[in-house]
Amino acid sequence: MLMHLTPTSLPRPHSLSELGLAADFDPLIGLSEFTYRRGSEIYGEKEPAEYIYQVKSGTVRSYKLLSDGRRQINAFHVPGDVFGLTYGGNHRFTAEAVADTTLRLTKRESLTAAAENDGTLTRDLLRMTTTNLRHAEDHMLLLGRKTSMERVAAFLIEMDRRLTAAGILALPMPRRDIADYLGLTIETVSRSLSYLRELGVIRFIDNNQRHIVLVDKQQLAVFDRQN
Amino acid sequence: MLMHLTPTSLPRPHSLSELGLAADFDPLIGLSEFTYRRGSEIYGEKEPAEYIYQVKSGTVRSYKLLSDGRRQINAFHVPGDVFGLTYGGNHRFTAEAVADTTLRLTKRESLTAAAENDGTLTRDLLRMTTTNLRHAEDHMLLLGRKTSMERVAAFLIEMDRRLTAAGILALPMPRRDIADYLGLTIETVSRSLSYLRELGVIRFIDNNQRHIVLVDKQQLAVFDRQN
DNA sequence: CGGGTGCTTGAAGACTATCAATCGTTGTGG
DNA sequence: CCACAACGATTGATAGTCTTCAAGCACCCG
Repeated sequence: MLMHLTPTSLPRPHSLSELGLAADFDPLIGLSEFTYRRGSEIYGEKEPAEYIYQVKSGTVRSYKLLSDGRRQINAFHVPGDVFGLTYGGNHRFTAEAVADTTLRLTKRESLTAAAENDGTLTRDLLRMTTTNLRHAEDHMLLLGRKTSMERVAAFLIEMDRRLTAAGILALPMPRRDIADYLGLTIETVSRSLSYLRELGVIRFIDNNQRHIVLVDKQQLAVFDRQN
Repeated sequence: MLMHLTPTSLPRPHSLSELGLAADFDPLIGLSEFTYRRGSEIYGEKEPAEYIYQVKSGTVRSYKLLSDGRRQINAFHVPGDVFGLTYGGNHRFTAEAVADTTLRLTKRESLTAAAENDGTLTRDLLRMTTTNLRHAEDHMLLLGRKTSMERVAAFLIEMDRRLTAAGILALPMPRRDIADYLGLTIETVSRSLSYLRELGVIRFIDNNQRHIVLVDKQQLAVFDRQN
């Protein structure tokens, strides 16, 4: 069986062709790179979608805002991930660079136009959209029914799966982003992490406790026995 | 611009062809109807996906369970809606009839096989998947960041949009389903509805207060000013 | 070296959940 | 036909989880 290469769970970095976009299609796409500073906006919600993106390095957050500032981050995009796909013409989220980030850009129009005549490409889009849908479905369960401990454990497991090297997990995003991804506050996230540390399930490696975490996956999974 | 016909927001009933499945494709599909009793299972999570479905009459709930019984309903399917699509081979949810429900079934295999040679069909699948994704994205914001009042108001607005006739909203699902859709308990749902009634925003029409609600959309929207 | 930023920790509060009782409707059986 | 059990919804009282408010700490950078 073919391995599923997906926008949200790739070892990285990958080329577009490895993502399922036909290699011989590359020439049709105007590929260019662009670097975004930490905190800068890549696109805004409701803006016309001009490009689709692949993360070359760095991390991106994608979110929706309520009028009073409440924020829900629906996804983090790490190297290898493709994001910015929308079937309609407008973006449904705001995307920002969590850290300094380099992206590969592709004109959306050239892609959708090409998809008109290329069933394989359309199927690739379908597969990537399906992958996003799966992630959203799992995240609904987390947001609707899991406790704060389960959410944080699930987050660590997800991030470990997606961006760990050698058992060491370097979280690129601040607590606020984690909180807004999990539907919690930064204090609750912090307390959950502290508790996991007290239990010896995780460890902070560096003096600056912010970014580096060591995980004991076995025990961690106990806190979020996946359904 | 073409109106978007979507699995989750159709006036009903619709034929498959009206849903974007090419009319001339119908002959390829083994169309058959089946009726499910209230409460019976249509398919289970992780089961191989053999069919896709369109609701002819009735209502379907689609959900995930945690091992201890916590449930997250991700969607209700009402007449006209297509559901059961999965890009992979297995279902990712359990689907049950909320009320007595009649469905049109289509062999999934005949559909995906046909999609191999039919770009239009693949694009239709892409569009339907995208519609599901949009709904999931909006629901993540609701589950992650909205208050109980906002959730209930949003639910009433959604249901009003999708299945109201003449300003009267006949909710086909019990409180427990509403609660599990909104990430709340039945008591909180009930209290929120009572509060909206005290405020004169909604009304219960029949003596049996369970199913019929009258909505003042204007005021209701105030309780869930969409972002 | 001092201010800024992000994280942690503590205390108090609020919103929602839990536990429990009651009500109204439905359906069944004597 | 009526009584009563069963079920879903509502309402009340209490509890608990997570949030809010606040203070303190560590690191970074100018």
